[in-house]
Amino acid sequence: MPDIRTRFAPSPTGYMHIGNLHTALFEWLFARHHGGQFVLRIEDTDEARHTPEAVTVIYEGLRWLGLDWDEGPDVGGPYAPYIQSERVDIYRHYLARLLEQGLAYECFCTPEELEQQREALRARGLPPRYEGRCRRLSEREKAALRAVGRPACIRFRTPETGQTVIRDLIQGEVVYDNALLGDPVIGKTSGFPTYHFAVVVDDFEMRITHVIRAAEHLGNTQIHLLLQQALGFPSPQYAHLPLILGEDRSKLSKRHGAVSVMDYAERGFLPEAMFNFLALLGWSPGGTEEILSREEIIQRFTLEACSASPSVFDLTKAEWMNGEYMKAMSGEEIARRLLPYLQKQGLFEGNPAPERLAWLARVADLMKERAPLLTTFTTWARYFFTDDYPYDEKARKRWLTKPDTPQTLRALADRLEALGDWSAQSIEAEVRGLAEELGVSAGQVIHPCRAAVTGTTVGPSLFHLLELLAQQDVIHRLRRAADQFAEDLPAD
RNA sequence: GGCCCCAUAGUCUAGUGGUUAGGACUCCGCUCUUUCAAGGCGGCAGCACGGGUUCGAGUCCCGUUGGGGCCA
Repeated sequence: MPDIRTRFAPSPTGYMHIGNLHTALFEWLFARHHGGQFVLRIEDTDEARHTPEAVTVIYEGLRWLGLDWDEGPDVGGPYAPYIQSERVDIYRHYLARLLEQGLAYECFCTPEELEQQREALRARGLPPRYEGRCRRLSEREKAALRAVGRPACIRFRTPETGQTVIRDLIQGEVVYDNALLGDPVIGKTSGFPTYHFAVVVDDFEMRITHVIRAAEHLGNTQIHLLLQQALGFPSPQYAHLPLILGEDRSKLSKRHGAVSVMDYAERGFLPEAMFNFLALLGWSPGGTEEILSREEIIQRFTLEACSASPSVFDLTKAEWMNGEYMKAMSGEEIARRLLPYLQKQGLFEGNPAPERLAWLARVADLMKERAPLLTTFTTWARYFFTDDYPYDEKARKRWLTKPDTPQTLRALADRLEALGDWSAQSIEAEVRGLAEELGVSAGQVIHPCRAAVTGTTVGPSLFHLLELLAQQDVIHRLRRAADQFAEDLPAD
């Protein structure tokens, strides 16, 4: 296929939905697989609410996932401008042409009249579509309406008979009856085009070869195909992607909670994991491997392997996959990604020295096996960065409130204080030495120690964990816990 | 309400007329270890239903049901 061109055409609503990003990913993958171009176009004809910030949010989401565009508002391109509100003259030109040819007409019906018409249809049990009252107004009637200052919108004169066949690359052949279609508005009274018109004109003007979009637009394609015929445009190929659903199986939307792309970034997802996860939603590489690199995905991606059925966004599995990427990543790399999260929580200084970064990489290496998200480091592994961490329920119950725990912790603090070589090996020797001295199993020292120093009963190897903490901090934590829980014990 | 789409375990999926229906997440069990929220091993669980077509149907056709989307 020569010169494949796809586009991502979001509305600047001020936030970017994970479902939109999924669509963008597939459009991008198809273009990259074929060595074609991926175009970014901002569709802001609906409202006058296009703000620079809203467009920035879109850039941010695409960049986070690593989807680069070849043409767009910021980078320009041969078919600029790429913001619809700046293309109004182009739409007016085509609108005038349809009007001239009688393929579109002015409609003077007021919103109230339209509502009445719809009501009347509904009352008769018919679908509420525009009946075509203004279809055949004479020049005199039109002049009279204009004279009284009635604003007119422009409607597309759709065929009253026949069928429109969509040959969709994913959904197959879908047939719509033209008789069931009302005449859609294509030009608003404000002079702006509607979504349907702008899309058709832009996809033609920008030489889009493959319109890949979410399945919610499948029904709209009938209008688009008909408009292309009326305008004499060739039709692009269509591929309607299955929708992404929430846990309740309805279209993923704001009310499902965190759905904006940056919410996931904030939650500590790695973009490469999200890329992989999203790619596997509605597309399958065929084999049984699921962890695939970006290059492999690009190379193996085809529309034929896309499913037609919608899929539920499973956050649990996304977290698992993210964990897999964490495990495979170097401590240095994780440390680099981690920094902003830690700094935001006030757990790490700005502009850290190289040795601090190296220390963070060691922490990352120790923790990454059991960290599904980057934010795991600011929650579960908080104790690496501050003395201010909570003792969880299990830690209190199983170890800290045991009668002999304060003594054990103090004894351990004393031994560790005297330790000259602060290494995992020496620490282990001291811990085991104390257990022997007390005549208990090593676990009887290890567990209370972990509970006191980390506040939890779980985590990485205790000795390696302690090694990464400062000697005086560990001693302080041991004594602090000993004091606190000695007081809590009933005196006898 | 009308039109359209979809249907393999709770979830993501493989499967293109003949398979003990495969993999992954989740969950459960066992195991290793100083702990598990980590590792290893194992397990539960699925072709929505009813008719056809066919020697044979998860796979093709029709209907039903269920879910979803669009239209206003």
